[in-house]
Amino acid sequence: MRTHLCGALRSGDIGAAVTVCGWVAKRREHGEHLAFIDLRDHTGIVQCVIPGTVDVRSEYVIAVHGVVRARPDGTVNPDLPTGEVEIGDCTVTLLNSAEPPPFAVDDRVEVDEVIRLRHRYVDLRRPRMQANLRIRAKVNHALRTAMDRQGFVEVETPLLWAPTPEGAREFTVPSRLHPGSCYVLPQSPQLAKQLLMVAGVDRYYQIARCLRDEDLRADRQFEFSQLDVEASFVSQEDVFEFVSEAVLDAAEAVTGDRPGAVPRMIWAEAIDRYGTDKPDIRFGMELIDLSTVFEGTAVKAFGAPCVKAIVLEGGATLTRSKLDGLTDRAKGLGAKGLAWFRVTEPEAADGAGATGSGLALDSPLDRFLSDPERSGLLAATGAGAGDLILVVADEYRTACTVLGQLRVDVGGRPVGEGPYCYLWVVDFPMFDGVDEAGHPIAAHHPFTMPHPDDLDRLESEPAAVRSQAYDLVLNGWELGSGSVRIHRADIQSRVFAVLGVGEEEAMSRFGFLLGAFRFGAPPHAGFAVGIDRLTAIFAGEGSIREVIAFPKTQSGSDPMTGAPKPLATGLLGELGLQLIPPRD
RNA sequence: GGACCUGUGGUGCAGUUUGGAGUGCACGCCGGCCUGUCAAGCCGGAGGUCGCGGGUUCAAAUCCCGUCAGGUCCGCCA
Repeated sequence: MRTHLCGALRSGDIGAAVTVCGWVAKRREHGEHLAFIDLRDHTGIVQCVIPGTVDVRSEYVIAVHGVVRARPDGTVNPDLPTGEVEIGDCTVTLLNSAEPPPFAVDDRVEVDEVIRLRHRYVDLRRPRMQANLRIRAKVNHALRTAMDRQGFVEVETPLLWAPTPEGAREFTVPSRLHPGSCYVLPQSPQLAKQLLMVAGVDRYYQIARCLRDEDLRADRQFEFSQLDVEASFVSQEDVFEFVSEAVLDAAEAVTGDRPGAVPRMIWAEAIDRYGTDKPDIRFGMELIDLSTVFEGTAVKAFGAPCVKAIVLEGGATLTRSKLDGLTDRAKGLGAKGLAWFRVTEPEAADGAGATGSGLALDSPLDRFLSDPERSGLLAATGAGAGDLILVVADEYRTACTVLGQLRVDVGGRPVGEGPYCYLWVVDFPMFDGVDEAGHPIAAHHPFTMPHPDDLDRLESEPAAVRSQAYDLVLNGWELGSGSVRIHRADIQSRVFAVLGVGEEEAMSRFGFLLGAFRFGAPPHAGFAVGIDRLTAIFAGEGSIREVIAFPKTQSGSDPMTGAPKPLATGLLGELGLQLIPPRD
C-alpha cells in the first residue's frame, strides 16, 4: 500500500515516486491552485503539495502518491527532519474520514489526563507517546537479548495462582468450576520461579506481568511488568553481574551510551548519607550530622537523639510561605518539626546573630543559639551566604528519612536528566519493625537468606541481622529488588520461628514450596527489575502511566472502557457469589 | 483511611482574592477569500448545566457546606 514512511524522507530520496500513508496532521489551503498537507505516521511528518484543492480534514486517513523533490529556496523548514524535501504533485486517496479529534494530536498542548485516557487511541498517536511505546519495546528487547545471551531460559508462569497471603493484597478470581473457591493473580512469580530452580531450569527469566491490589501512585499501577530472574548455584555477585548486564544494555539500546559499572552502597550508609534506601546519587546535598554540635544544647527543639541537616545552595531566597510548606511536609513525613536557617551577610539580615565567621543566620531559632552552636552549625554544614540550612532533630531513622525526602523535594533533579546513575544497595536488614504480637517483620520476604556473618544472631539479636537482599536503584527510583534465597529447611525453620510463623501456618501458606524443597533444592538467588519505571526514566517521564499503553487512573478506573463495572447478577450466580450492599 | 491541589464552549487558559448580565484570550470547528505555507494569513459564524447538589444573598463561576472526578503525597506496596 505504501512505498515509504513519512518521517524517513530525505534529500537522498529526491526524484523518487513515492506513496505514503498516514493521518492528516495539518492542512493549509491557498485558494484553488495550491494546498499543503502535513501527513503523519509513526515516523514523523512530511509535507505534501497538492496542485489544487483537496477535501480532507484533520486526522483523515489518506494515501498520498507523488514525487519527492527539494523544497524551493527559502521554504526549507529546519524544524522538521523532513524539512528539506516535500512530496510534489500529489494525488490523494481517501482511506477513511474522521471526526475532529477530541484534542489536538500534538505534543505542544498539555491535555487533561482523563480526556487523554478516554481517547487513548488518539493520545497514543502523539509523537511523544509513540516514542515512549517504542522506547519500551527497545527496553524489552534489550533485556530479553541480554538474558538469552547469558544462558537464561524464558519460562512463562501461571497468572491463575493460589492465594499465598503475603505482603501485597492480591486480586481475586472466583472459580466457576469450584464455586466459592478462588484463584489469585500473582503479585509476582516469586514462588513459581523458585520452583523452577528445584525443577533444574538453572537460569530462568521472564518479562512477567505482576498484579497488586494496592493504592496507585505515579510510579505504581495495579499491573506492572518485571524482568524476573532466578538462577541456581549462584551468589549475590553473580546476580549483580547478570542484572547489571541487562540494565546497562537497556540503557545503551535507548540512549546509545553505556553507563559505567554499577557502584554499590551498603544500606546503612545509604540511610545515613541520603536518608533513603534509594538514593539519587546524581547530586550531593548529603545529610550532615550535627549531633555533636548540639550535644547538651539549651535549644529545646534540638534536644533529640539525632540532629541532622541538609544545605540547599542559594536556598536563602525561599519565601517564608515556601519554608512553612516544607515544615508541613516534614511534619507530614513524621518529624516533630523543621528548623531552617538562612545564611546571610551580617548587614543583610537585620538583627541576625553574629557567628564570628563573617556570616549571619536568619531564623526564628537564631536567638536561642549559643555562639559556639552558630559557628559549629556553619562549620559542619559548610554553608555560605545565600544558602539555606534545613535541620531535623528526632530519632535517628526519622531524622534521616525526613531529610532524605526533603533533599529530593527541594534539590531533586528532573527525572530524565542524565547521567543514568545505577546503584546496588546491599546488606539490607533482615527484619524491619515488629508486628502486633512482637515478632519481627521480614523486610524483604521470608525466603531471604540471612547474611552468613549474622546467622548466629538470628534468634538473639534479630534487629541487627543483615540479609542477602539487595535493591537496584536508578536516579532515585527503586528499580527492583532481589535476594539469595533460603534453600535449606533448617534455616527456613529458624526464620519462620523468628517471624512467629508456626510449622502448621507455614505449611498451609507455602506448603507446596516447602514440600518441593524436600526433593533437592539447589542454592539459588534472583532479582526482578521494574520495566515500567526503567522505561519512564529513559523516556524522561515522571509517571509510569506515560509508558503504559492503557493505564488506570489513581483510583484504579479506566476512562476508556469504564472498568471496573458492576457484574451482571447472572454471572455472579454462576460463580456462586452474592453481592453485599455497601455499608452506610 | 488522611492531607493538599485542580474542575469555566471540543482543547488550553484568564475571570474566583474584593459576589453584580456567561464577560474575555488562544487553539480547534463551520462558511467565505487566498498560488509557497508550515502552530499559514484575512473576513464572518456557531458552540456554555462555570463538575454535581444544597445553603447564604436582592444577586453566586466567585462566599459556605456536602459530593463526584482527576492529580501529587502520607498510610499501604513482604
